Amino acid sequence: MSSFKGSYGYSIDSKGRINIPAKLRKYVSLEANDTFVIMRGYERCLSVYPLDEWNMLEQSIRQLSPSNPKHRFFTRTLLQYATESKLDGQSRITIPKELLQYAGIEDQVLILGVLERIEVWNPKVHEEYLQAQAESYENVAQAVFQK
Amino acid sequence: MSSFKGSYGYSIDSKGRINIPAKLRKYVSLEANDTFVIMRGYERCLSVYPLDEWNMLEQSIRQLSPSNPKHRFFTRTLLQYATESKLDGQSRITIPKELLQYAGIEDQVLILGVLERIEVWNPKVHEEYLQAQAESYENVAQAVFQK
DNA sequence: CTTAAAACCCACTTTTACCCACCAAGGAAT
DNA sequence: ATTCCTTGGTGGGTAAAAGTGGGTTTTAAG
Repeated sequence: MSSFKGSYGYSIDSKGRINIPAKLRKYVSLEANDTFVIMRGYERCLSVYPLDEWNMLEQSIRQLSPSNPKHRFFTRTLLQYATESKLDGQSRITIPKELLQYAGIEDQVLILGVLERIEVWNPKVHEEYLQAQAESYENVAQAVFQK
Repeated sequence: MSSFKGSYGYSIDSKGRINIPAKLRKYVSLEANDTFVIMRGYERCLSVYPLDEWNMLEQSIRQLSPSNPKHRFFTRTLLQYATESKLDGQSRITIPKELLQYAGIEDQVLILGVLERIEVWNPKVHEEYLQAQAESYENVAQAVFQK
């Protein structure tokens, strides 16, 4: 099980390739076979799953009923923008243009480790996201994480 | 087991041939023998199954009771427009005119990978489909995919 | 026998993946 | 502290693969 953490400022080149930070790569299990699945995330970022983590997600999707219109809509929409990408010799993955467009990514990216997935943001979008939060981190923490 | 994903904008030529995207082809098992079964899908698109996946579907259909009128209707209608097609040298399948007409496909297609099947849409019809959804993707996701 | 449609083959263009090379940063040894 | 060496990040060229279009032969149908 992956355990990604940390944030990393990286660049993306003209071919749409981004490096996976070495510190995150360390946590990718061998079963992932250097392969990642990239998809739309919530809030205009991209979610990147190592293949083994993705497979668990896929299992849940397969449970859904094909004859249920809502389930169909969900499945199609989720899968529509999901792409597989394998690390190249330089430990980079290539991200399709549509996904870059969705996340508004141009030449710089912010990479976040979020336990089982990696998120890729346009740094500006991420900052706006933080500022758009009505409640403070401390308040939300109290509500969400009661112990 | 197939695991199709992603969306692809392709063209269809005057002979009714469409290319199967390489990224989807990778997931077609050898047992399928380069053969696909094309049929009417839900919501005015076409469903394309590799032969091995189709066989599993066929098994389920065989379970239905021939003495039940509803089952008969379902089985007949499903099979009526199902066609087999084998890849040509350029990894394309030929789609019968009736099916193209059903899906309203002219010269451009949107190909979706949906795990065990491949869907072929007229891009415009697909867009209308998305816009016709009453609920947003995020809401449906939350409802369907609770964790 | 004629004609149309399907299967097959060939050729061109674009995109992708693979390879190589460079630069910067960090750590180790002198 | 200085130098060397390794690891990590970035950029670009090239060969191979993928996508597209069209012509020709074969088969089947009228």
